[in-house]
Amino acid sequence: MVRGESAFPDDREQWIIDLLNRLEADDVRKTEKQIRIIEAAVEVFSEKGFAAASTSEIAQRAGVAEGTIFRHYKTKKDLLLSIAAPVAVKLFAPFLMRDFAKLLEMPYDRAEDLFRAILRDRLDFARKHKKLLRILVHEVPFQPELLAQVKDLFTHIVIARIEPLIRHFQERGALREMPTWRVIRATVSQFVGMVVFHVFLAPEFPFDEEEEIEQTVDILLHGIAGRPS
Amino acid sequence: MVRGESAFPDDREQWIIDLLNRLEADDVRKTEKQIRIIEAAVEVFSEKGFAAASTSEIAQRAGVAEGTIFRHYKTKKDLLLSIAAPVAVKLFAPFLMRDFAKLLEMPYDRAEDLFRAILRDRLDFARKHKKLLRILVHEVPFQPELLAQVKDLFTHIVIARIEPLIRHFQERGALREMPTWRVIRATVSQFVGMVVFHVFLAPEFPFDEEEEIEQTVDILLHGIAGRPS
Amino acid sequence: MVRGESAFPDDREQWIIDLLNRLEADDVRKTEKQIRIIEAAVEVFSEKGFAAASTSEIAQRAGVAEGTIFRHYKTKKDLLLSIAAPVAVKLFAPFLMRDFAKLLEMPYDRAEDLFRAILRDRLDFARKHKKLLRILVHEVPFQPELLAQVKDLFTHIVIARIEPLIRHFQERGALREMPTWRVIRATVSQFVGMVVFHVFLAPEFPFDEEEEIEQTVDILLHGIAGRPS
Amino acid sequence: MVRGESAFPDDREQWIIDLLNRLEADDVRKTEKQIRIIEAAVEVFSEKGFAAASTSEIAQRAGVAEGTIFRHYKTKKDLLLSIAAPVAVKLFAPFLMRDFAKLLEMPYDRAEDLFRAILRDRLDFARKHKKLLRILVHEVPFQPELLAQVKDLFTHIVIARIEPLIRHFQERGALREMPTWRVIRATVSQFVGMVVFHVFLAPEFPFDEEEEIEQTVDILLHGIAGRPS
DNA sequence: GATGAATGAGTTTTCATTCAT
DNA sequence: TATGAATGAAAACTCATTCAT
Repeated sequence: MVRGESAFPDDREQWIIDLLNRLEADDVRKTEKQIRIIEAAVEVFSEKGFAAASTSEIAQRAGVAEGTIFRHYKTKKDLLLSIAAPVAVKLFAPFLMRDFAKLLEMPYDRAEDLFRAILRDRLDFARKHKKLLRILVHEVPFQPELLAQVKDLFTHIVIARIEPLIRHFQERGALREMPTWRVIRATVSQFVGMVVFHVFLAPEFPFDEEEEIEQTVDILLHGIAGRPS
Repeated sequence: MVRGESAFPDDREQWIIDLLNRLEADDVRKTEKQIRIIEAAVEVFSEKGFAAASTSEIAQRAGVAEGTIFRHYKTKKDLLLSIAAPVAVKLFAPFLMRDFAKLLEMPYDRAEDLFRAILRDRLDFARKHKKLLRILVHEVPFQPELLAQVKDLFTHIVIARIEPLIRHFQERGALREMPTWRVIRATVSQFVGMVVFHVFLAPEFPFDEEEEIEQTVDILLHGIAGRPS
Repeated sequence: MVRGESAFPDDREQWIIDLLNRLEADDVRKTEKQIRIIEAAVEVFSEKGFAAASTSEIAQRAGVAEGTIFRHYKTKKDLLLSIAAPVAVKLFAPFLMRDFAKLLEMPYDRAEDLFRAILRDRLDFARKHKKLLRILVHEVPFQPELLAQVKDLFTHIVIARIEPLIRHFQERGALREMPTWRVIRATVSQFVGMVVFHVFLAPEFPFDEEEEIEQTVDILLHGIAGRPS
Repeated sequence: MVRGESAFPDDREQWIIDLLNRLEADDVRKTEKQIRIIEAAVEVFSEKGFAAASTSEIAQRAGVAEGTIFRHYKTKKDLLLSIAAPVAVKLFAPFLMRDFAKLLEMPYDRAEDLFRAILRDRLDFARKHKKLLRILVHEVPFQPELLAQVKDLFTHIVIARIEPLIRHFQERGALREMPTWRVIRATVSQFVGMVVFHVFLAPEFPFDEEEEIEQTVDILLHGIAGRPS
C-alpha cells in the first residue's frame, strides 16, 4: 500500500520498514468481508464522526451481520484504531527515508525542488486518503493512543531528519537564519493550508496543480510582499 | 461580550451590529443556572466531543437536574448550536467593522501594521475562547447549520472587505500581484498555523509574543529563503 | 427488617448495629418501583440463577422499563449484590448480640436450650428468606465480594463469640473435649442439614416443628447410636 | 472409570451395572479431542458456572475449533448433561452394590466400620471429582433432567438399600429407635458437612484423615455432649 | 422554574449455533 | 471429522427526552 504512494520509495530506516511491512501483511491477510467492513467503517466514521457512527450502520453498509464486525475487531474503538493508526504512519512515512539524509549533499538551489516534491507527494496522498485523513484529524484529540503515536512519529521525524536538513540549508544560505521550529511551522502551515484548501474546503476549485505547487513554494520562500522594482 | 475583545470595537455594519446585539441580549437574559449549564456544556463538549458528551454529565457538572437543561434548550443539539454559533460570529466579527474600509486610505507601509494588529487580536481571542474554538472546529463538519453560517460569514467578509483591501495594497505595491485567494490562503495559513501552535499544540512553549507576531508577519511578507547579501 | 426476625433482638455490637441500621435506611429510601424491581430480581435470580437471569425479564416482571433498573443499579451485578449482601449479614447477625456473651453465665443444662433457640430462629429465618438464601448460596462461589463478606462475618462470629462459648460449655462438662472447630462443624452440619431438608428439599414433608428441633438437638448432643439399656 | 474408585467394586445390581458399563463404553469411544473438550468444559463450568461459561472459551482451552464442540454435542446443555449426569450416578453407585445387602448379616459392632468405610470412600471420591461435584451441585437446581435423575437414584437407594439396613441395625440395638429418615438425614448431614469442609471450604486445613473419619463417625453415633464420668 | 424518576429506542457487545470448505 | 467465519437473536447498558410533582 505504500509502494507507489510515495515519491521516495526505497531504502527507509529499518524500524519504519518493519512497521510498513507489518501494515502491508495485515492488509494481505484480510478476508473480503473484512475489507468491506473497513470500507464501510471509513465511510461512516468520516461522515458522522466516530462517536456518532453506529456499528449497526457500518454492518449494514458492509452487507454483513453486526456480529461479524466484532469477530474481527474486539471493540468499535479497535476498529477505529485499526483504521486510523496506519494512516498516521503513512502520513509521516516519506520523511523517514534514507534519501532524506542524502539531501544534505544537494546544491543550494535544490531546496525549492525538495519543497515542491514534498508538497506534490502529500497533496496526492491527501487526495487518495481524504476520508482517512478526516478521521485521523477528528479523532486524534479524543484518542490518547492516536495522539501519542502522532506525536511520536512527528518528534522522530523532526529531530532525526528535518532539523538537520534545515540547519544544512541555513548554513548554505538557502534559508534565512531563524529558529528551526519557526521554519518548520511556516512550512507546515503553508503546505497544510494549501492541501486543506484544495482537498477539503474547495475540492471543485479548478487549478493548475503544478503552478499551484510552484506558487505556494514561492510564497513560502519569498513571501507575499511587493518587490521593489 | 464582544466589546473589549476586539481591537476594533465600534462602528460595525448594521446587520452584524444587530446580530451581536442579539447575542448580547441573550447573554443578559441568562439566569445563573443557565450560565452554569453553558459553562458545563462547553467543558464537556470540548473534552469529549459533542456526540460523546452526555447531557447527564453536563447536568452533573452544572449542578442542575437533567430536566433543567431541556427547559432551556429543546434538544442537546440546540444547546450545542447556542454555544457554537455565537463563536463563529465573534471569530469573524472584527473583519466587518467600518474601520476596515478606512484601511484603504492607509499609507503603503501600514500593511504590516494591519497584519500585526489582526494576528495579535485573533491570538488573544483564541486564547480566551480556546474551548469554544475546539468545539466550533470539531463540530462544523458535522452540523450543516454551523457550516452554512461559517461559510456565509467568511464569504461576506472576503467579498465585502478583504478582497478590495488586498487589491488596494497590491495597487500600491505593498503586496505582490497574484490572485487574491492566494494571498488570503497564504495569510490565513500562516496566521492559523501560528495560533494553533501556540494555543492548542504547544501552549507551554515559552515565547515573546510581540517578537513572534513580528516574525510571523515578516515570514508571511518576505518568506523564509536566504537573502542574498 | 431485622426487628422481629431474630430471637435476640436487642443490644448488639456497635458495628453490626450500624450495618443493620444502614440496611434499614436503604430499605426506607426505596421507591415503589425500586421495591418491585428487587422483588422481581429475587424471583428471577432464584429461579434461573444470576447468570441466566436477564434484566429484561426482571424489568418485565417488575412492570418497569429496562432502563429503570439501571437508573437504580449501575450494573446487573450491583443489583445482585444489593440483594445478596444484606442476606449474608442478616444470616449471621443474631450471633453477634451481646446476649450471646451472657450465655457464658448460664447453668450447665442451658446448652440445649441455646441450641434449640438458635435452630428455631434460623429455621424461621430460612423459611422467610428462602429465595434470598438460594441466591446467596448459589452466587457466593462466583462473586468474590460476597465470598469475602461471608468469610469475614463467619470469622468474626467464630472468633469473638462461638469459640469462647464452646470452651465455656466444655469447661462445665456440657460438651465433650474436642477441638472447637469440630464442635462447630458438627453443629452447623446438623442444623444446616435439618433446615435444608425442611425448607428446600422437602418443604411439603409434614412434621411437628418443636419435636423436630428437640430431636435434632438431641441427635447432635447424644448421637444416633443405640443406648445400652 | 468406576473400577478402583469405590471401596466396593464388584457385584452390583444388574441395572446399575448396565448403566455403568454404558458410561464406560462412552468413555472408551471418546477421541482425544473429545476428551480435551470434556476436560476444558469441566474446568470452565466449575469456574464460572454453566450459564456464565462460553463455548468459545471451552473450545479455546481445549485447543479445538468452536464448531468441533457442536459436532460432538448438539447443544451446550448436552455437553453439560454428558458431564454431570455420570457424576450423579457415580456419586450414588457404591450404595447399590450387592455387598450392601450382605451388611444385614453383619455383627452389631460393624455399623461403625460401615460408616467409616463409606465416609472414607466418599471423601476420596469428592477429592478426585471436586470440580465435577461443584458442577453437579450448582446445576441440579436449574436442570430438571439432572434433578430428576438425582432424585431417582436417591430414592432407589433409600428404599431398596438404606432403610432396610437402618432398620436392621436398629433391631440389633446398634442404632437408636427413630424414624429412618431422621437417621439418614443426621448421617448425610454429618458426612456431607465433613466432606464439604475438607474438600471445598478448607482444603488446606491439615488433618489426620483416619482420625477425622473416626471422630466424625463417633460424633454421629454418640453426639457432642459431655459424658458424665 | 426546577426537579429527577421514568422511559424506550438505540447502542455496543456476546454467544450458541450453523455451514461451506 | 474438523474447522472457523459468519450469523442473528438476545444480552447488558446508555441516554436524550418527557412529565408528574
